[in-house]
Amino acid sequence: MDNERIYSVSELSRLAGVSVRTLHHYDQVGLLKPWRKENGYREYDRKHAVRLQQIIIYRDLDFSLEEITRLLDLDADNQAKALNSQRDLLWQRQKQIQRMIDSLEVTMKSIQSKQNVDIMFEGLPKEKIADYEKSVRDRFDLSFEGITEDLLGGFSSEEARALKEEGDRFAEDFVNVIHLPVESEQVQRLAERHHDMISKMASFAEEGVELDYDTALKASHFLANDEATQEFYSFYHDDYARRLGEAWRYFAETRLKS
Amino acid sequence: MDNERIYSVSELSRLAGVSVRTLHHYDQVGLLKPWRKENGYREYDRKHAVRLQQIIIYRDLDFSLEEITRLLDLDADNQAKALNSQRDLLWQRQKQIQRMIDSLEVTMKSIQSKQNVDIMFEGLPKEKIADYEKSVRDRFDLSFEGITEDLLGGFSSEEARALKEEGDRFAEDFVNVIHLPVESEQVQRLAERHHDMISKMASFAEEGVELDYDTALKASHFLANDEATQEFYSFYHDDYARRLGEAWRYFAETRLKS
DNA sequence: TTGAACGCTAACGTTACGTGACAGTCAAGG
DNA sequence: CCTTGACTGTCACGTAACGTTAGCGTTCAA
Repeated sequence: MDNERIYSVSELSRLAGVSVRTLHHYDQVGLLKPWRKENGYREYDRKHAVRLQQIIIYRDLDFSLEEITRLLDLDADNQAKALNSQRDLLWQRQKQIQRMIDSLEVTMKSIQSKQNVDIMFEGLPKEKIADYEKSVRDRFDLSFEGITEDLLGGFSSEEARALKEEGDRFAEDFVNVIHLPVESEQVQRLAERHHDMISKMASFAEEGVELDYDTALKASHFLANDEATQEFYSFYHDDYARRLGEAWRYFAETRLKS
Repeated sequence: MDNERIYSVSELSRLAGVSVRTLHHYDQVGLLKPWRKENGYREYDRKHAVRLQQIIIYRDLDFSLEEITRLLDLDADNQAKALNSQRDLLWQRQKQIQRMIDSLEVTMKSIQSKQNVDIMFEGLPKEKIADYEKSVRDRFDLSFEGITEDLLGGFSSEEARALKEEGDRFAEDFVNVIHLPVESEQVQRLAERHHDMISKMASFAEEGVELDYDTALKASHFLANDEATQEFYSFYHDDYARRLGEAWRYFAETRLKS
C-alpha cells in the first residue's frame, strides 16, 4: 500500500537519464529539492521523480530553469492544466519540425533538379545552353529554374540518366528520318513517341497535367523558329529543332485538336 | 542572370531569425565566414544564407557549433547526403516527441481517473472504500488502480459526474423495489438497466468488450457474498449488494446464457 | 580494515551567445 | 558643411546550465 519508493541521486539520475551533477544543480537553484538523510545524502521520492520528468520535458522544449520553476510552482495545484499545456507545446514543436522537414525537402528537390539538369545536358555544348535558357525564359516568361525544378526535381539521378538516354536514342532515330516529309508515317510515329516522352515527364511532375493542343502548338512554334533553340539542337543535326517543331505542329493539328 | 543577392549582417540576421551577435560569433569561430568590404563590413551571399539555414537546423537539434562545423565541412561536397541525414535526424526527433506525448497522455489519463474515482465515490463512506477495494483486489487479482484507470480514465469530470448521478438514481430506484422477489418484472427491468450501464462503461473503456454470462455470474456472486462489498453498499440499504447480486444472477441465467 | 563504490561541497571550466562600451561609416537633412 | 541617426566594427565582461576536477566523508562486502 505504502508505495514509497525512494531513490538516491545516482538511482534517480539513471532513471531519468540525467547526470548526478544536474540533480545537484536543480537542488542548488531550488528547482528540485530532495529530502536529506542525517548523513547529508539526498533522498528522492516518487513525487520528485514525477516533477523531474516534467522538468525534463520543459527543458527539452528550451525553457530556462527559471521559467520551469515558475511554471511548475504556478500549476502545482492544477496538474491537469499543466499537463495539457505541456502537450500543446509538444504539438507545436511537432508542427515546427514538420515545417523544417518540408522546407528541407524543397531544398533537396532543388538540388536534385540541378544535378539532373547537368545529367540531361551532359555532352551538349555548354555555351549554347545559356542562350537556349535565355530564349526559353524570354519567350515563356518563366524562370528556367522553376521549370526544371518542377519537371526534374522529382527524379532521382538514375531516372534522370534513363531519361537522358531515352532522349538521345530518340534524337538518333529522328535524325535518321529527318529528310522525310513531316506528314510521313515514320516521322509522325516519332512525333508521337516524343509527345509521349514529354507527357510522361510532365504528368510525373504534376498529377493530371495533360499536354494539350495549345501548349503543343506553342512549343512547336518555338522549336521551329527560335534561333537559340536551333543553335542548341544543331548538335544533333543542323535542322533538328526546326524539323522537330514542324513534326510537332503536324502532330498537334492532326491528333491533339479537340 | 547574376542572381547574387548580398546581405549585410542585419539583413541576414532578420532573414534567418538570428541575432547579429550570433553572426559575429559564427564568424569568430569560423563556422560562417562572410566576405569583407573595404570598410570592414561583413557581406553575405546566397551560399552563406544556405549554410546558415543548415547551421540553424543542426543547432535546433542540439549539436554543438564544433560538431556542426565538422558535419558541414565534411559533407560540403556531398550536399544531398547532408540534407538526407538532416531529414533523418528531424524524423527521429519527431518520433521522440511523439513518445513524450504518448507518455504524457498516459499520465493524464491516470490523473483523470483518480479524479473520477473521487467523483464516483463522493458521499460514500470513506473508510469502507479501502476495505471494498481490498476485497476487489483479492478476489479478482487485479489492481484497483488498473481497473479504475481503464474504466474511468477515458471520461472527463463532467461525464464522471453524470455517471455518478445515473448510478445514484439507479440505487434509489432499486431500493424502492428491493423487497420484491428477484424474478419480478420490476427488479429484472432494473437488473437490465444496471447491466446496460455497466456494459456502456466497459465498452467505452475498451472497444468491443461484452459483458458475457461468465463475467456477469462472477460479479453477481461477488456482490451477493463478499462482506466488504455488503458493508460498502449498506450505505444505500442493508441488503443492497446481496439483493443486487441475486438480481444479477437471475438476469444472467435467464438472459445472458448463450 | 580496507578498498571500491557512492555521496557531499566547493570551485573553476566550457559553450553559445547576451549585453554594454566605445568608435568608425554612411546617407539624408538642415 | 556639419550634424544626426541608423548601421557597423571590435573588445571585453556577464550568464545559464551544467561538466569536470579536487578533496574528503560514508557504506559495505570481502
